Amino acid sequence: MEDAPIKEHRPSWRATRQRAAVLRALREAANFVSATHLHAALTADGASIGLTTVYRTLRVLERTGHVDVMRERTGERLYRPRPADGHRHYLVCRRCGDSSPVDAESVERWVEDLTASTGFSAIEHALELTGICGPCLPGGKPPPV
Amino acid sequence: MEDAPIKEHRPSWRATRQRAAVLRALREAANFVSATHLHAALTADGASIGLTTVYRTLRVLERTGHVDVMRERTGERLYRPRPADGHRHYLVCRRCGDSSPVDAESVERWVEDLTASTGFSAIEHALELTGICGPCLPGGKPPPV
DNA sequence: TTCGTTGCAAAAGGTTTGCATACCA
DNA sequence: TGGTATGCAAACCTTTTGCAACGAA
Repeated sequence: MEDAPIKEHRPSWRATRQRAAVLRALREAANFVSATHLHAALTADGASIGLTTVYRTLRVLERTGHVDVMRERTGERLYRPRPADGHRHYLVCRRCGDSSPVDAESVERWVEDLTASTGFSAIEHALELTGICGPCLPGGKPPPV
Repeated sequence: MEDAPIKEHRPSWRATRQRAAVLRALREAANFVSATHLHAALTADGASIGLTTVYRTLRVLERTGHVDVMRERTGERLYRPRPADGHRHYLVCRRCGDSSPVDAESVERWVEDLTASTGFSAIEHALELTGICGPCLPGGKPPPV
């Protein structure tokens, strides 16, 4: 995120105050956040930006591969800046929302093999993992409050 | 689907004309279908049923594990009767919508191991696979019309 | 008779779009 | 200056809910 200059051909990326703000807020929120959440945070910080612009900016970032997208159970889209080394999967805590990247190398390989074994091509995958993290476990470490 | 009697304790399942119709339509549609689609098919078949009832029935079937749910890119929920042998993952063609179950045993095991290696518990996973199936491939078998 | 179920209309929620205005390059 | 980007309001879509009427057990 912080090192990948955003420059595309299709719709030219024009640097604006609003887009800079979205990028900053996205970077500050380490975890997955919703467009609404992002907009609220920006507004609270005194930034002047429309919700529409947040949505549009996130859509561009999604298309250009600068954010990973995950879906809430409700269908709400959640965004998280993508690490420089590319594609990742995350394990998200259903209690506190914390997310941590997981090493899904074996799954990636398994998906690649699918092309050969199924006759399907251009296979895309979405793997969403949720659980209860250690600190949030009732019997585990100190429970939240 | 055809062999698992639907009987739950929490809200008792009461057999009605509408629910029977949903189950029938769901069985007839081999692939993933949306609630709207299902409702349209039912209405076209002359069945009298409200869209609300379709949604409510599908929700019950989802809770009782009788259908698998997948999300469209748009966020729309798609339902498919679950095979008797339980949990499955599917590879769906982005062109024609056909879906075929895949053997994801290795992924299942990988997910199980996650509990030990991450400290997360009660891990749930959603794996969604899409691609272009053989018959739909431009250069492959006869393209669709 | 009882209580789960239905269906309509309306609400809810998140996301997108129309269009006039503002602004970067 | 020209073409993007912005922002408001309104449109869209899918899904849920309130509530009175219905019907299976």
